Amino acid sequence: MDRALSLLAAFDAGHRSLTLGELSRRSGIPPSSALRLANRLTAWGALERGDDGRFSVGLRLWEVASLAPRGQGLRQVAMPFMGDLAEVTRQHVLLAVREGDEAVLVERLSSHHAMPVLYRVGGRLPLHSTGVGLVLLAFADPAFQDEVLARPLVHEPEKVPVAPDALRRTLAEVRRQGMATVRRASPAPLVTVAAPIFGAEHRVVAALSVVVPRGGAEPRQLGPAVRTAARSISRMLGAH
Amino acid sequence: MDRALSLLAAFDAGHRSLTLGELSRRSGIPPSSALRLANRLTAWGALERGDDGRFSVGLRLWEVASLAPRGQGLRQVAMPFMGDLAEVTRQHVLLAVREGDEAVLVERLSSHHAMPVLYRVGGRLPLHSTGVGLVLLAFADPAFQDEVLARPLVHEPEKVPVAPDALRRTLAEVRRQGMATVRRASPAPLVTVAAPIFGAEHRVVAALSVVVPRGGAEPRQLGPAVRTAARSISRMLGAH
DNA sequence: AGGGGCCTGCCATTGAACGGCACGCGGTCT
DNA sequence: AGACCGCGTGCCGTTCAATGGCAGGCCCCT
Repeated sequence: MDRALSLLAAFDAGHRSLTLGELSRRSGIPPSSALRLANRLTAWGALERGDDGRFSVGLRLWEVASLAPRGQGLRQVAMPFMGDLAEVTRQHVLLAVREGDEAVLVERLSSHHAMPVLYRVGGRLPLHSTGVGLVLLAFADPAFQDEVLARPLVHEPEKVPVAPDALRRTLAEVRRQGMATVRRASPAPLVTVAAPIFGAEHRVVAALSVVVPRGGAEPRQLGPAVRTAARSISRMLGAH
Repeated sequence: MDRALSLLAAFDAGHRSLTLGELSRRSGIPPSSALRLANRLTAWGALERGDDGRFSVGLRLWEVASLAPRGQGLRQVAMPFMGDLAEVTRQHVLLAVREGDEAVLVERLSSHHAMPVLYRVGGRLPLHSTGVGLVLLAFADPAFQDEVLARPLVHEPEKVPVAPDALRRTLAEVRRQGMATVRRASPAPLVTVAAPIFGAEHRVVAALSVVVPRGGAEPRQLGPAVRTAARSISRMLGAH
């Protein structure tokens, strides 16, 4: 059964459809077994098979996955507020949660004429070099923070090493301000403002951010807007 | 392994988190086996377990499901155009695909101050009494249409029987016009305009619609707007 | 105190998953 | 033309991991 899961894990952003052979090789399962498993997954709807014989992830799986509280569930309550932010900023609005030592992008609203796109919905972001990541890290369990800080880290697109002390100060600052502000030059000069979203028991369950081009209109107003939206979402989630 | 899938199938919109006992009963799997399977699914990330011991669908599963071409894949290319429509209409914009004899709602953009909500993203809609459903049915394989028409059908919220002949004429009209217009009084007086989205090989792969309150602003302009957006999306999908 | 769910770990049995193998097919290189 | 390679598929005897009954522990309600 783990083998069935490893078949699913064989798919990634760059490989959304696979032949049986690829499926077999990428999952490390002999072709005959891979076929048997894939057929059963297809019968259930977890996989689909195109006219060309290629396998891809099935809609049925997408349906049950849409019941994930931290995925669609979170998105559902956040969406209207994200929509408001998107309409005002006309750039990118991001919603992410922490999964292990990375952030997973749960939703991204991007205007038609927004900056070049950085991350994909359903994809992962580094915790230490993105706005939402810094927020999630800053408000995470201290033990987990130490664990991350102990690792060698590099800023993501540029591959510049991260100084642990500097990161630690950044995290403290994020906690103090209740938001993170990040300026980068990665694809284009941009500034990100991110704020935490609280669930029950005052735990941070997600992070919300806007990404706008540097030099764009409002530098200072962004903070309050994002924090307000984040608080509204928190309230909907039952934060005390 | 089918048993693992039936565990996943135990979740639905009304049961997004389940105790082990519920999981066991709803899937028909003895508790001890259900626990073992659920634990392995949890280890992989297909399920998550809250502090209260309840199981829910995991983010990891949501991640791989986001690779589904007919789910997130479709949504990804459609989103910007749906956003434009939403900004103009300020009501609901729906994107759905056909799965078996129902439609699955892949995305819904709803303004903050829109009408009461009808369907949930990830949920299912009847083919014969919704705008997107009629479009998907009208452009489906004729054999499949006959099969649906042979069944006893009722309009959905009202439980009024559907006359097969009338439906057949409606479908012909939808094909002729290249769009469906539906007026209903279900939750509130509303009008839906839906148009087909084509993929490669000129096959209809999805349907796009807007739902606005009856008596609202533009009755006639809606058609061209929806059809234009649908064509734009079709082009992005590689429709010849 | 008693009773009933609920969750969990153990363990001997058995039935289903496993993967090597061979076949048929289509495309490419020699 | 021929040979070859990769791919997808079905078969089948072996085996090992999944199975579920059982009992124990916990908590809540009566």
